[in-house]
Amino acid sequence: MSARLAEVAAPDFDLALTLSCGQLFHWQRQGTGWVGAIGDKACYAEQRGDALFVTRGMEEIARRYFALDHPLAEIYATFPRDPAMDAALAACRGMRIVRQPHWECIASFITSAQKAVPHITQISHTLRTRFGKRIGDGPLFAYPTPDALAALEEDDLRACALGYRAKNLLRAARQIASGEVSLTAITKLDDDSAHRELMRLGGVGPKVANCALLFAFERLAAFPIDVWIERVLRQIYFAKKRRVTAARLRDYAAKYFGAYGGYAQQYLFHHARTSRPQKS
DNA sequence: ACCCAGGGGCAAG
DNA sequence: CTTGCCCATGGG
Repeated sequence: MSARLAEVAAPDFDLALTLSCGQLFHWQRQGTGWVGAIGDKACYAEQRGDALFVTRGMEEIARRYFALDHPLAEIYATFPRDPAMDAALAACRGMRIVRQPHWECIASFITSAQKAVPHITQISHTLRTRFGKRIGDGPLFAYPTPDALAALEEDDLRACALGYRAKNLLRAARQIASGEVSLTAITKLDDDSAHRELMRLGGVGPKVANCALLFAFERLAAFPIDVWIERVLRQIYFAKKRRVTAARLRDYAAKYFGAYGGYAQQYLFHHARTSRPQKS
């Protein structure tokens, strides 16, 4: 096995945490490591201390995908110092915001609406195996392209347990396949314009647009607010206020967490979900 | 601005 | 086994 692996320096990195914190839905444990598709390439990855061992030939691709160039120490230094943030950092040190392929990320989060991680994982797997391109002769499939999905009918997607999300995913795929929305153009827009443009896609509202900005478009200030992070914000930062509007939460988060707000959000999010028994 | 439908997995009964 | 719960988006 080792002969087929190459070493990549990976200080300040926690592979398992990065793969399991709710930003990716298709990596699977295999032996002492993980297997998954990075775009249309298969990758095995295994962490041993400060080193990451990946499928030979995938070193550069993995380094970029796992964002091993993000300056974690510098990012942590921008985090606000308060008990909630300190606890989240202590629990999630080494978690990185990865660089996902644009469409794969957008589509995954369209299908994630009102869903728990296991089901999102199931949907991703079904869509890949039915409509994605098989990678080599192995068990992995790339995420289906906008063109592949655009050619389907809504019932084909409903058959993958998407429910009402089928219509949204189909619409988004067709908007991109037709050129009505250009993901390449979005990469060149400022954060607010990119957010607005993403929201033109079916099934993409403020939260999903922010997930895409953060996990795929390298906008590390993007701060997705879902019910979990909203609970954290309300309970910890707005404990005394009874009624707080969504706009107020959003503006507060943008100011309070700053340029790397997306990192802060993901740490608070994962910590909230894993440290409490359930709910709150 | 508020209200609620909606699909399927899963926890609770 | 059956019922109730979960929740982002979009349309009323």
